[in-house]
Formats: sequence, C-alpha cells, structure tokens
Amino acid sequence: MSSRRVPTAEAEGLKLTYLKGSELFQDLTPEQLEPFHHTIQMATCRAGHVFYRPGETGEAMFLLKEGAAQLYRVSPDGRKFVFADVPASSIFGEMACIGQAMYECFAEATADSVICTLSRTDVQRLILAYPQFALRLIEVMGKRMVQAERQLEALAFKTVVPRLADFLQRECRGGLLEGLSHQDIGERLGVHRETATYALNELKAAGLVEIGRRRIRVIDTEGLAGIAREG
Amino acid sequence: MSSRRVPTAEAEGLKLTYLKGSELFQDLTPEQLEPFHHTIQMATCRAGHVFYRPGETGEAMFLLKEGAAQLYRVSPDGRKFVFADVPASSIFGEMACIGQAMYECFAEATADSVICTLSRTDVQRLILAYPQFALRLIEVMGKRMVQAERQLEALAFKTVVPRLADFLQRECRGGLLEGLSHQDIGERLGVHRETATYALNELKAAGLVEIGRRRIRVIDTEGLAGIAREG
DNA sequence: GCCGCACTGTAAGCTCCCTTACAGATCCAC
DNA sequence: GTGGATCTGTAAGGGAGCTTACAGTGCGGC
Repeated sequence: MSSRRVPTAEAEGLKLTYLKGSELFQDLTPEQLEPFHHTIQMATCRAGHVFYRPGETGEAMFLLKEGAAQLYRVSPDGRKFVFADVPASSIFGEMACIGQAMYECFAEATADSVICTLSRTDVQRLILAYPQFALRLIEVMGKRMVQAERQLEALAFKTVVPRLADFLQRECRGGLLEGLSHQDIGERLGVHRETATYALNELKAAGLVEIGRRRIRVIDTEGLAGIAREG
Repeated sequence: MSSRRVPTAEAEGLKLTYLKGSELFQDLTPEQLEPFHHTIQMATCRAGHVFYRPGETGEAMFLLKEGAAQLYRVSPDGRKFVFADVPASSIFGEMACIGQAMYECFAEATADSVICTLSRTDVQRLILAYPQFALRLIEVMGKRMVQAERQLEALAFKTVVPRLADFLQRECRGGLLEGLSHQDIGERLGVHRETATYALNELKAAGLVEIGRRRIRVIDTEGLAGIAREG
C-alpha cells in the first residue's frame, strides 16, 4: 500500500480499538490480540486511491475502519465492474489470505479511509491460535459467497430493470440513496451509463422512485420488490 | 436427504476412510475424527436425485465421496443455471454451515453417488476443536470465492463464444470433454441450448474443436485460450 | 430391426442492451 | 458570474442472444 502510515504512539492504541470494533475480532481479548497488533499496519488513504491491484501479494486481509471502498474488476477494454461495496467496519480480501489464487481485482477507497492491513501469516496464525476467529471468518466468507451467487443468478436471469430494482432495495437506507451517479450505478449493475439512466427512468415512469442529481428516493417499496422479483 | 442410508458395520469403517480421503480432513488423525464420525451420515443416491433444496436446514456440509453432482439455481420461469460442478472427493455447502443465510440453490447428483453429510454443529465443533480443519475450510472457500468472482466478470464482460472457450479450457481433461449435451453446456454458461450450439459451431468453424455427440475434442489449445481472453 | 426419444442443426423475428452522438443541466472553482 | 467539468436526458442504429419452430440424427430398448 503506498498510502501514509500512521505509526505514532497514540495511533497504536487506536489500532487496538479499531480491531476490537470489527465483528471479526469481537471474541478476542486485548491480551489475545497483543502479540499480533505490532505486525498489523494501519494507514490512511484519500478518496480515489487504489490501494490494491491484481497481483500484489504482500497484504492478505484488509479491515476498513473508517471511510468506504469498492472492489472491482476491469475488462480488457477498460470497462469497470464493481462487484462489492465495502462499508466501514468490515473486512475484505479474505479470499486470498490462505489459498494461492490471487485476488484479481482492484480495491479503491471511495472516501477518505483508515485501513488496517494483516499479512497472510498474521491471518494464518490468528486462525490457528483462536478458533473463534476462524469461525467468524468462515461466517463472513459464507455470507459473501451467498451474495456472489445471488449476483450471478441475477446477471444470468434478469434484465436491467429488475436488477436495478433489486440493487435499490439493497442499497437504500431509509428509502434514500445518495452519492451515486448513473455511471456508478451502471458499474454496479454491469451495464453502461445510458442503460442505467434508461432503467432509472423506467422505475420513475412506473411511479416507484423519484430521481434527483446523485439522489434516488424510493416511493413504493412494495412495487419495487415486485419488479425485483420478476425475471 | 431422502436417499438410502447405509448404516451397516463395514460401512462405518468405510466412512472413516472416506473422510480421510478428502483434502479437508487430511490433517486430522483417525483418533481426532473418532468422536465425530458417529454423527456423520453416509448415504447413496442415484443419478438425477435432488438431495438438497432451498430452505432445507438440517445438513450443513456435504462431502461427495463417489459420483458427481451439480449445484444450480432455477429462475422463476424455470430456467436452470448451473454455477458449480462438484467432482468426487470435494466438499460443498460450506457457505451455509455457519452463517444464517440459506443456501438458495439445488444440489443434484449427476451420477450415482456416495455422500457424507455433516450437520451444522458438527462443522462448528470441528472448527473449534481442530484449527487445521478451519484453515483447510477457509482455503477451499477462498478458491470458490475467486471462481465465483471470475464467473461474475465473465458474465458481465464476455459474450458467449469466449465464455464457452473459457469453459472448455477449464473442463477438458486431456483435450476431451464427454458426457455433456449442448443443453448442459448452455445451463453452465447461462444461455439457451440453441445459443450453446451456435457458439460450439463457431469454435468448430474456427478449427479449434471437433464436435461429436456429447463429446468435444479440443484441437487448438492455444487458439482456444486466445478466444477465451478476448472480450 | 424398428420405434421412440433425446440430441443436434438451422433459421427467422424480436428484444434488450450496446454504441455513438449530442445537448441541456447542475455544480464547482476561480 | 463565468467557464469548465461532471452529470443527466435522449435518440438512432446495430448486434447478440432469446424465442419459436421444425427437421434431421444417433442411441437405446424391445
């Protein structure tokens, strides 16, 4: 990671707090974490910074403590497909931490972020030392797996409009989704910007959503769910 | 599972052998497995039998010892999308074994099979008791995750012909793929049978493969790889 | 050997999304 | 407030794959 490290004294204390704040470490006591937290890096990076690229091998697992990030792949002709948004306090990158298969995606901070980094050996030692940690990790991976399969099914079976309806259902907080351009939404759905605009307007025409600049408000949750269900 | 159990004495011995044969259990001694293998079910089922359906909660993890199986989802209008073929000696179902999210897919034996079944609590106890087991499980899940993401990328970016080329590369053993109809291939690629036929004929016309009834022979591996790479 | 069935080949029309192109709208920086 | 940049709206043309329909072919069972 080419972003700035924060190796000051108070930051060391912060790091422990950060780790404890994650669901992954919730079963571990500070004493159990102690032998590890020296090797765990903490760094900040600004919005837009790509902190992981395909082929990098050093770090194995990231804990996004503050900010936001997204994981995406890029097609040969430069198209971007975002397959996961990472909210604060969640871990990612775990799929590469043990197996030899490399992570073939980019990770980019979409807001100024604070990120803890665990090495492959750190993760292995944690698993072997604390079964509770392994259990949590497997739980998290299982959830991701189910999500990935759901997304696969949606891409295989559904057209854009239902896929968009599904996406809005998942992402809206309080019936509101802000901060995403049509471009961003297209990259999440695997379609072009114009197609995203078209699909949004379909939902608007059906009276299910209101659309503002970088801002979508869901009016009819039930109706949206209906569209999401159909093929 | 509604298939026949095999609770005879000699079968009990076999079961231990079966478990040891899987990569997942390779680090465990027979003594370590002993307390578990009474609760582990072993069953046979015939080709075509669907032994797992969405919503079933009892079993958490399957070990396919002999035979073959496939995992698929079904669209509202009845289309089938096979997202994983399970070869003998591998485990599956692990994604649901801990988390609360249910497996939303069907599992069907595609050949007469012998399947060991572990309950959710069995798996949890194994993880907590034997960190080596957890490590292996995480390794396997990581590989599956990478596969799933690759498949997602392919669906989002590639048209049928490159996707088929990619599939043939992965599935061919010794340049030969037998036992799959065009229908089966279509279900793996997420397209209709006619489209699978069309894509196969494109590859044949390009001189990359020979096509027989339920039988595909790869002639030009390099050329196939080239097609697989392009968008 | 014959029949039925599953598998394969082919083709026309249609839909969805891509592609390209452009114009208006909104926001931000200076 | 002016200019540039980003975001959004719109529309025409084309291609990939779906849908439907049907014909030919090899295989297995009796």
